[in-house]
Amino acid sequence: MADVTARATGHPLAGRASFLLSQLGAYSAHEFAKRLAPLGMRPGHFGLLMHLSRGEGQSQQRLADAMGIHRNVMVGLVDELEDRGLIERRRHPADRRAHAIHLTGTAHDLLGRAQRVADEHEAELLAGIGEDDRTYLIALLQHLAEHTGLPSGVHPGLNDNPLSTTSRRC
Amino acid sequence: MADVTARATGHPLAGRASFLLSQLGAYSAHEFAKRLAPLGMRPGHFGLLMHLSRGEGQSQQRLADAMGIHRNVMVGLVDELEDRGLIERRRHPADRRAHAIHLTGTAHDLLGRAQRVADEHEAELLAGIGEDDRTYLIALLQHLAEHTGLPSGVHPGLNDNPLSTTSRRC
DNA sequence: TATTGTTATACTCTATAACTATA
DNA sequence: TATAGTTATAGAGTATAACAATA
Repeated sequence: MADVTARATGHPLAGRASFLLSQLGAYSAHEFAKRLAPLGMRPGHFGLLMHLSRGEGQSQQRLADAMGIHRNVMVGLVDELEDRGLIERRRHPADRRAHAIHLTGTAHDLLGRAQRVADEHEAELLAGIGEDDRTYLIALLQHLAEHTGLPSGVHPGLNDNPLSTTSRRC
Repeated sequence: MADVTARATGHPLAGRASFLLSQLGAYSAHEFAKRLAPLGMRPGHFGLLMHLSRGEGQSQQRLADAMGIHRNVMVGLVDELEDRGLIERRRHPADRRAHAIHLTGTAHDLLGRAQRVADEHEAELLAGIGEDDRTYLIALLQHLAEHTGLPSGVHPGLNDNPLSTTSRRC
């Protein structure tokens, strides 16, 4: 990566950072969902397990806030992970309305595998540029995210469900 | 933007390019859709008008291929823009099955306004970093997009419809 | 009165199939 | 036989409202 001179690519859209970010972001999300699918997980599951690994015993409402989703959606996420025996709903010690969500041993194993998948995805996405450029790119993106006011670790929308029965035509 | 040293931000996800791209990409797409809404347009409309401005008279199938969407979806897009008097379906000179899509005068005006909206969006998104970093970021993103095999100017998914009746709660 | 978890409902978007008229 | 445009249908995702239990 040294050619920073403005090249006249065909499409006018392809020269805008806003479009490129949106395009690459959609690709990244979709690709990650595909890689996660063999583990029986969707990005939301991964996000929830990651959040839990940084602090178990949180209420569903707190987790929903941390992930930027509605508590109604969190119910489904927790249901699915609980059905698979990856998390447990326990009594909240301080609030009898709330549940305290905890990880099981199985979840720690699966999270490890999922993180390796995420590492592979990251590596494949950045395969085209060198080490220095990767570091600089990440710094730039972090800077943009902070300046735009995007909460750290919160991902809007984009489920891109590759697990469903019908949309398995990719 | 000079601090490229790895900083230990709170979230482990926030240090991955794949996550940051996806997060910023979703934000960019959503924000652009919001800015386009007052003009009565969705990103798909803008994309179609942009493609047409680079070559009128194309068939719907060709336009669909160029935009990376299915021809069934293109029908709806063309319907909506035709109802608003922005494009016309004419007889295709070479193929009586196909339509030749043309822009109207009104479309040129509106496209100008939409492009100004896109410029504002681009500027706001990049407001946090300097001129040199912007150029370098765009070059990096273009390089990633090319290396990943993403077709230039094609945007998957992400409609994020802010025009619909119900989802006007943002 | 406000909040947590839950369920139900409606709506949007997308994918697929099928049909017609042409090629 | 294959393709362009069209229409209809089914599925997934999401937003909203409403409810019971508890704060």
